[in-house]
Amino acid sequence: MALAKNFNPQEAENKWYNYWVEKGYFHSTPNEKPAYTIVIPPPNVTGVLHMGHALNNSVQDVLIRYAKLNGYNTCWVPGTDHASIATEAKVVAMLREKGIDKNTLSRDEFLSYAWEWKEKYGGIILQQLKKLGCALDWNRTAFTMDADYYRAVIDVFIDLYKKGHIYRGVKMINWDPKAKTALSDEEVNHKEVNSELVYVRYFMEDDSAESITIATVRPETILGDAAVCVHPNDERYKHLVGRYCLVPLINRRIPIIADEYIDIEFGTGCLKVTPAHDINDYNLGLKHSLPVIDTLNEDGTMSEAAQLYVSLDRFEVRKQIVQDLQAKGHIVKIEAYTNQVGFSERTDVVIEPRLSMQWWCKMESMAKPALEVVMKDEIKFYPPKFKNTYRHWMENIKDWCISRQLRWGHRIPAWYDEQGQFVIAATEAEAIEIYQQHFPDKEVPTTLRQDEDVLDTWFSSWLWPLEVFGWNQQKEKNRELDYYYPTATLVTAPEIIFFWVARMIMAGLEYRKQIPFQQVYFTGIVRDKQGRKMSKSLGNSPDLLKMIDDFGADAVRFGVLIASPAGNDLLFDESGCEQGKIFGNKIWNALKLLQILNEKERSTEAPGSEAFASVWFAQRLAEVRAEVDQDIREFKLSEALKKVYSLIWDDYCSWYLEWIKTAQDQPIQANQIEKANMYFEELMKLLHPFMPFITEEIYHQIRERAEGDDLVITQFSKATSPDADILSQGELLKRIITAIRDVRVKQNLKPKDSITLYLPEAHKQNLEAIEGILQKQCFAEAIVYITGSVPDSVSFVVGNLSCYLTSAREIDHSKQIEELQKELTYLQGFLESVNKKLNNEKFVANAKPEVIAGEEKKRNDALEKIRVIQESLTLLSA
RNA sequence: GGGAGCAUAGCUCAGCUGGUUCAGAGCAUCUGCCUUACAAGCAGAGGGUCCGCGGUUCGAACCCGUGUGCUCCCACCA
Repeated sequence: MALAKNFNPQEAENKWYNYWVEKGYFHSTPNEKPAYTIVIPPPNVTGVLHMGHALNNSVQDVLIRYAKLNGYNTCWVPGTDHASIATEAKVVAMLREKGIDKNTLSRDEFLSYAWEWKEKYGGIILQQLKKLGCALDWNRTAFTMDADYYRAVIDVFIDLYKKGHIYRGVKMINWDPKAKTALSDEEVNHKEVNSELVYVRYFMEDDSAESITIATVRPETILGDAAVCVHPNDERYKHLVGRYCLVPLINRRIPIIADEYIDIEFGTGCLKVTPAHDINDYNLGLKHSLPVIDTLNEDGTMSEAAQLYVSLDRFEVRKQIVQDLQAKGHIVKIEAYTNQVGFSERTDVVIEPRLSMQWWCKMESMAKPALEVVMKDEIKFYPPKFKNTYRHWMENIKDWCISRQLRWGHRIPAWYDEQGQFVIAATEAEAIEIYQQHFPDKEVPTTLRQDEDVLDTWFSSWLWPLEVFGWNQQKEKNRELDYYYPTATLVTAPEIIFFWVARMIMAGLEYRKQIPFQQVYFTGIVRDKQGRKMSKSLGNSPDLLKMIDDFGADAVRFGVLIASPAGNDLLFDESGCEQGKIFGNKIWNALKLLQILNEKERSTEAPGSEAFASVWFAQRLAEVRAEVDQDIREFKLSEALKKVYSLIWDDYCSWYLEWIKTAQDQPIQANQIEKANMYFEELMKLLHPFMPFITEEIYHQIRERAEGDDLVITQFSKATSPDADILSQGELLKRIITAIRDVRVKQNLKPKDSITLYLPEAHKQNLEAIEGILQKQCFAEAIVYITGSVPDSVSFVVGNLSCYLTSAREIDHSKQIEELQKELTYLQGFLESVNKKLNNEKFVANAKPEVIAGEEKKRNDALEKIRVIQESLTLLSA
């Protein structure tokens, strides 16, 4: 059957993926083999495949498939994260389009819309991962709000509450006025913004001729001021401390206090203190017992407490209050100023520090052991530099704000009575029971009101490696957990080291007394050609599905992986995919050639000296396999891929196949062609983790396969260690061929102009093995071993071999002389430097013996080469 | 403000415990080839004060110091 001119990725990819799944090749159950487990970092259920996913999941797929080739029982668990804020935002937007206001819906109504939405659109990303070829065990697909998972989260909350880790408290939190929810510190991004620093004069209460001037970038918060603060040592203001001034526009009376927190140098050295809207001010307020005047509503508009501008948006007020202050003569000056402002990671609106009652989780006691396992390398971080980052965070860890004012998520299992007394329980019935025990004097309520808030998404994700194996349902003798946990490798982005990685470690140690994974590989950040981070907001993230359509999934994987050095950022460029596609085509063409060779008549005669090709290639294969193994262990996937690429393109196609190829009408030696097939098969195994589809296709094209003989589940043949002598003979062969081709180009000899090749007699033993191939590849009429030099020839040096060739065509002596002269100059310089070293007493005294021996060998080789070149030059100029 | 990292060919990067057969690879460039697997190819070639400066050493791309430029993380200075 004639093969198609080119490989058709689309067709093959769909075919093979469905086939693999049908055969259940990705499904794992515990058995006697060692396990190699990865749990996917669950993408948001609302997510769409982007470059970050492509990188992250390609890497995981390589690891999984490679482990499978090495005989592991591999298990890669897929799933999605309910992503409360992101998903809720999408559902709210969807409702708005339908003309429905979230606030008019009951909780249950809203949730039913959300679930409906999730069922319809959620998990698109999982389908996209199939396109990419990911060998995920779909039978295990998990979701962080599955019933069992939900229960696990609630149980953990209850457990931590009982242990005293969880408490309720009023604190300054990051408030997202758009999502109307609290955010943890990690969900706030600080950006530099151009603002105005407004200098505002506050008049003294007792003497309107006196005033004090403060500087602020948030003039709208003036209405919530509780004090003005100066440094106790600031001579300028000493006389004002203890007196009162008036808040502009509303003339509320506030004290002037002193505190060492103040930076005398900054602004005017006076700080307006607004405890409700700034964390530092809040702390100052606590210290000085100042009232908290909350002038903001939860949507970012001004509250009644502000007295003015009520229900106007904060930014609108900022503009307007400056005008009003100006009109009343309160503005001293306005300066341009750049400062850091917090933005919501999810909604990208400016965060307001806001005081509110939230649920908190104490971190310190859990952080300690979690820090230790990383510092002791029980969990290994790649690259290790992230250990530092991790340590810094863990040593300065703060309590975790775990409540969110959302509906989509795990509802906090706190139950309140009319007076706001609460108990913690999974269900209302249990809550009532506990309530009775806690408050024996109180009347038994018939109903309790459950907390309206849900838990931070990460409060569920941190259980991921445990709960995907049914931890909460069966804590003891859980066969799955015992077998798959701890997982082997976590592949994730460095930006969620605190959100997720650290917390999974804590949860694993807290609930299983075991680390959740043995190693963590942090991939780089994907950037575009200009080095900008790929992001939705910049719109510089390419459309992956379109790329898969254009290039094929194998090519996209190639493009992503070839550009991802271990631990560095990845500068993504479509040209990598182009290269991958071309590579696929190259492999396809190699297959076509193999097919032609396979259809040839087979000779059973003993192979000639071209048999060296097979012997040599076996060594190269062994060599590269070892290197690739090492690279993959160290997550140097781009290096590994480059090596396989070169092994296939250069060693197999450009050298090996050319060496074993016979002329069109000539038969091929039976063993040789069988070996060529076998090597190709081995190459497909080696490449399979990177490019699974084309390799499977080729595997089946090489020969008819029995049922179930598929590349995806095959294993590597036994590794052998390469023979260094044969490898160096192969190198020599390549170098001589290249040198002769070079001579041909420089001497204007056509590739097929016949030549006679002269090689040094002294190396005959070494050269004889490669002589047959050499002759064929160089179109040499004859190979002659000589001891001296050859008149009227072109000489060239390969390593320490002096070679000559003659041709019926005329040799351009001037060019040859020029070449030799250049070589000679270099060698003389080289020799000089070697001699300098060897004549240096200190070098001889200090250097290792093998280094000295090496230098001596260099000297002798150089001397020999110089002798040969000079001899040739004499001959030529004669 | 604190911490981490990077700087090697036009571009993206390798260069392990310091030793000129280590200054490398892939793209890109140039030259010659429609050689019957592949022009998405084949063959060959050119290209680098290894960021500047100083030091350690017999010897530095590699170690130390310093300067410059870039990146990332953390951090509440109005």
